[in-house]
Amino acid sequence: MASKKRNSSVAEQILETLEERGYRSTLPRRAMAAVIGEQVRHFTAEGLRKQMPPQLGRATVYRTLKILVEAGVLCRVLLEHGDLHYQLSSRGHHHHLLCIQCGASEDLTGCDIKDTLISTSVRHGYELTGHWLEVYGRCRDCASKTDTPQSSAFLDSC
Amino acid sequence: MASKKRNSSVAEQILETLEERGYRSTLPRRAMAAVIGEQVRHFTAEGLRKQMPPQLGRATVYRTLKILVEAGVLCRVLLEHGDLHYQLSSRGHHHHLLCIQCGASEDLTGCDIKDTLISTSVRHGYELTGHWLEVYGRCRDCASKTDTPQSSAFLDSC
DNA sequence: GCAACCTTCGATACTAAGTATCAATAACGC
DNA sequence: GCGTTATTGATACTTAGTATCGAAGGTTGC
Repeated sequence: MASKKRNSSVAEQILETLEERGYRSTLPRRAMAAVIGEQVRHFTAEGLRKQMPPQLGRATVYRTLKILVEAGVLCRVLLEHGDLHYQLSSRGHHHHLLCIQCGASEDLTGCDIKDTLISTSVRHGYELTGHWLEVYGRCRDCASKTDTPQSSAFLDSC
Repeated sequence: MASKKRNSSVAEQILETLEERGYRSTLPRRAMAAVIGEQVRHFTAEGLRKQMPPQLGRATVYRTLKILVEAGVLCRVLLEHGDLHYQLSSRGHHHHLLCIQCGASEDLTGCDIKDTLISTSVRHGYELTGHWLEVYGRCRDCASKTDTPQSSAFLDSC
């Protein structure tokens, strides 16, 4: 989450961000902020809805998620097989390092591949405007729990 | 597409690949191979279906697309705002350079970011297993057609 | 060339993600 | 506390994709 707003919970930070942007603090939004604040992994829209009071409408969940993505509170992460999930976001441009086993994720806030991408684009005659990068792996915990795979396995991914 | 099979159309190459994998050559598959061979841009499942004879069932379109992705004939590309499309694929690991204006795309078959990703993963205690990268920009044609944007605009994306 | 087998098809129904519409309601600003 | 306006929840619709299942069609063996 943000760098300021140190002394408040994630839920409070979400609501503050919405208010800063001129959105009203409503009961459904407070409920969603609370539930989103509790998420430890990336989640889907439907998964979130199942954790919400049943009278909270489906449209409200999707609407609020959309607002939160636009506000930079949430971002969408692409899982290996093409599913898009949501998760709390580092603001600004960043990438994700996702554990394919437990679903843990870490934000990669430094973008090391910029120079490579610029030169690649130029080589193809393109003017670079953006990119999307997701990195998959096994986190330390998961890697140590399973039999060590052949150490060169990751080379296949390139 | 593949490196061999030089003297045949894309549609024929698709059917050959399916046969190599033990899939039968049926009328619906031949129809789909023909239409896919004509695509010049990435496409959606529904977009493809609208180009097929109406009696061809929806399930058949999705089933066949799935088979073709698994066979490496097609790959899925992630557009900037999270839509997943299909397109004819370079076999093996590759990335895409997509024009956000006209939808043109080029395959990036050399993966220049491997070393960077390995060291990033190691730094986070992860064992790298894969990654997904899409690069967006404006192709030469589109860039020359529109007013030249401030030359440093692309820097914002990193 | 035909029968039998097994794959594939098309219809249907269902889940999930997401958008659009609209009348009812609840925030907020004064 | 009241009016304005944003927001809600219901509903319906679109797109994407999977599951099921009886019917149809391709392939193989004789």
